[in-house]
Amino acid sequence: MGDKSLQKRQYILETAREVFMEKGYKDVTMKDIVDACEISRGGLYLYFNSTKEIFQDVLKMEQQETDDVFASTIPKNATAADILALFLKEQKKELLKSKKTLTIAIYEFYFQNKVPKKEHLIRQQFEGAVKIIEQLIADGVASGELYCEDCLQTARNIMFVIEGLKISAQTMGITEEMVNRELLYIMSGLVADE
Amino acid sequence: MGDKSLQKRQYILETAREVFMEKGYKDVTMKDIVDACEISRGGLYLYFNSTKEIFQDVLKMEQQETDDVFASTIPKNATAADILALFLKEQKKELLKSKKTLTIAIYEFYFQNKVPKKEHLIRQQFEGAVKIIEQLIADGVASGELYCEDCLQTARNIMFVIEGLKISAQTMGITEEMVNRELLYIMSGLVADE
Amino acid sequence: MGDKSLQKRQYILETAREVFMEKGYKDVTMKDIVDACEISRGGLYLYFNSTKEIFQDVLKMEQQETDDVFASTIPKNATAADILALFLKEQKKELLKSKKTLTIAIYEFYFQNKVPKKEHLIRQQFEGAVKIIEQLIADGVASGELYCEDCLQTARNIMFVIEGLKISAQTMGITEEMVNRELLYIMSGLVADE
Amino acid sequence: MGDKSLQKRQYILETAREVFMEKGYKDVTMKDIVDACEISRGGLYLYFNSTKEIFQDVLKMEQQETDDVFASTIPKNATAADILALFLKEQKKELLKSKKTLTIAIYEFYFQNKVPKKEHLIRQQFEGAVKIIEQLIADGVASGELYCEDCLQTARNIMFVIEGLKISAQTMGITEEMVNRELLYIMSGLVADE
DNA sequence: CATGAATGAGAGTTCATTCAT
DNA sequence: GATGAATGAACTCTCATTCAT
Repeated sequence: MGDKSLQKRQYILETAREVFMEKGYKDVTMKDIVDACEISRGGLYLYFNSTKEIFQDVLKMEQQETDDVFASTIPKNATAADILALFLKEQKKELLKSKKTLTIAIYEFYFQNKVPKKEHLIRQQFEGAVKIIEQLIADGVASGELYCEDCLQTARNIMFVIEGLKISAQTMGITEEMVNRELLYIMSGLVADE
Repeated sequence: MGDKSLQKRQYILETAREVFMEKGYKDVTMKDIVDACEISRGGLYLYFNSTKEIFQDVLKMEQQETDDVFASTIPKNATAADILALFLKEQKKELLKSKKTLTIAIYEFYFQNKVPKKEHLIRQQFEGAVKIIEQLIADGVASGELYCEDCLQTARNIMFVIEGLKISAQTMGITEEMVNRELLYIMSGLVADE
Repeated sequence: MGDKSLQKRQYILETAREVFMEKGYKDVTMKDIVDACEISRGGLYLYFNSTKEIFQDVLKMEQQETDDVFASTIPKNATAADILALFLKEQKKELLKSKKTLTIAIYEFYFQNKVPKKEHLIRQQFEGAVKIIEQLIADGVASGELYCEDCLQTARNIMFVIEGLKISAQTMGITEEMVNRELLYIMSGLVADE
Repeated sequence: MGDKSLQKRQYILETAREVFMEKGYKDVTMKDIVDACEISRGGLYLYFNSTKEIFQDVLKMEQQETDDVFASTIPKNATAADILALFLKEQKKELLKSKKTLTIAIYEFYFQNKVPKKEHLIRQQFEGAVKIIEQLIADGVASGELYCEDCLQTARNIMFVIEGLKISAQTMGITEEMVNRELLYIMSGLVADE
């Protein structure tokens, strides 16, 4: 597959991504993607054999971008507590844009496909986030900004709350106020009180 | 609809429930239910017009039962902390039986169908649980068993953690140990320390 | 499947038979049969799941009819040699109608599907024919009409010649004269020459 | 078409031959041949426009080789009966290797394509074989080795038996014993008895 | 009420064939 | 000559939904 092909492959993935954001995972058909890409039926099959394959590649693409984006938004000289707050703010932003998101597609995908740990992007993302938070809290504690007895467990707890907010946003719906309250509650438990 | 009809309706709902536990919501076809019920295609349409309709009725049925079950397991003379622990234990049991559960079906249903608040069973269930927990904590605080500054917010937080665990169980998978850790963390924050 | 269904099933088989005679086995698609039967796509699938299934049932149907037909054409008081001649004449008739025949379809089917002996209709038909011929020759020898040293082997040989003629008819083409010559050659080897 | 082209053409034919032996004629697609040859789709079309064209050229190639091979295996000083036996033995070998053979492909091809006599390789091959056998028998009769009343008709008969065995091998399957019996039966009718 | 045959839309998939490079 | 991306037709198969009985 030459250079041009790679470009087209990329184009398909980006277009498909929009489709998955629109319709979730399970409802997306090869035809949906063909139509969105404005290519021929057979043309799509040159690059991918199923929506599953496409979605997995969309996820990979997605992950790389996400990593990059977050890293680039961290200002220099930020304290641990700053970064943590930044992280939570980022999560909040994600939580509230319920439409332009792959969240539902991702959930639907993993409902259907039980993936081994090593290839489990969502799990890896979750665990990665836990580690980062743990480290941030530890740094904050070291610098006296934060107070915490069990950094790892607290990090885990934060992530589960975020997961809970995320799924709730897609099922019952949540308001910005609700998110604020939760994040505040989390932070308030961490800030060294006097 | 006569007596017999009601019985058959009930039979269909119970059988369909099994199907939804098996296959989630989106993958279930009218044919699946017809086959499971061993009735005729047309027969099913006499009672329900779509899987959506069936699922909604399954949910209603489900909710009534759940309420009854929980109420019946509370022992007399139980303290607030006892009941709270019991509640969490019940949640844990639910979390860990990943297969015989409507969880995935429910999520898939609400991904697809944005339901107004009033009819939103999941939301109602969530909010009901928050209220119960809030009351329990309040009782616990009153009796000196527990310590808590903002009972309502704490109750909300607990429920979001549980939601986070629930969705994680269905996507990345969780172990009993993980659940234990989280629940312990929650309780430890509540128990009046010294 | 009720009475009516059986009738329709039969109708489909008879129509499909025509299609197989027209196009052989491999080229026939479910759509061809759907079109020939003037039923809906899905309608056909109510009765059969593949052309293979249909063809096998056509063959079964065919065989029953063939057996009946031959039996009914044997006149009373016929001598063994008469019946043998009749049999060969019957074969000749089959050989020469190259179009209105399932021959090609049958060959194509068995090229593709290696069937176990017990279900192998063609083999059974072949072996059945060998036995009948053997018996006829034996009777003929007993009555002094025919002469033959090894009835079984002669019967086999006759059947292989007929098979040879049959396939030749469908590949290179044969004339009536060629068939006559072969059958005459066979019979001349059998008639007791004073 | 230059020298190189001829070589490539030859390469394609030889590779395609393997494919036809593997899959018969009808099931072979241009893609199959492209894949087997490891050339580009367009590349194949530079040399051939259809599987039909390819197969016809494979057949031509095949025939030349076959002729050469048989001629080269005849020992000097062989008697007519010897050569005849050798010929039959050769046929037997062909009959029994059911897989590495173009037999099915050839049959399928001629089922589909009614070719005029002059270009009909199979017919020519059949008739050529008849002539050779006729001559051999005539020679054998002349030298007293064999006995036969109508050499031509006997030769034809032999060839039809072989055709019968050939098609039977591909449909119902035959054992070596069956072939031996038939060939023995043929020869025994020829050997001058007493 | 209940049945199940029938329809037709639509998804998946594969290839022959073309054509710009 | 050679490549391989692209197209679109054709097939298989599955269901939601209807309707005569």
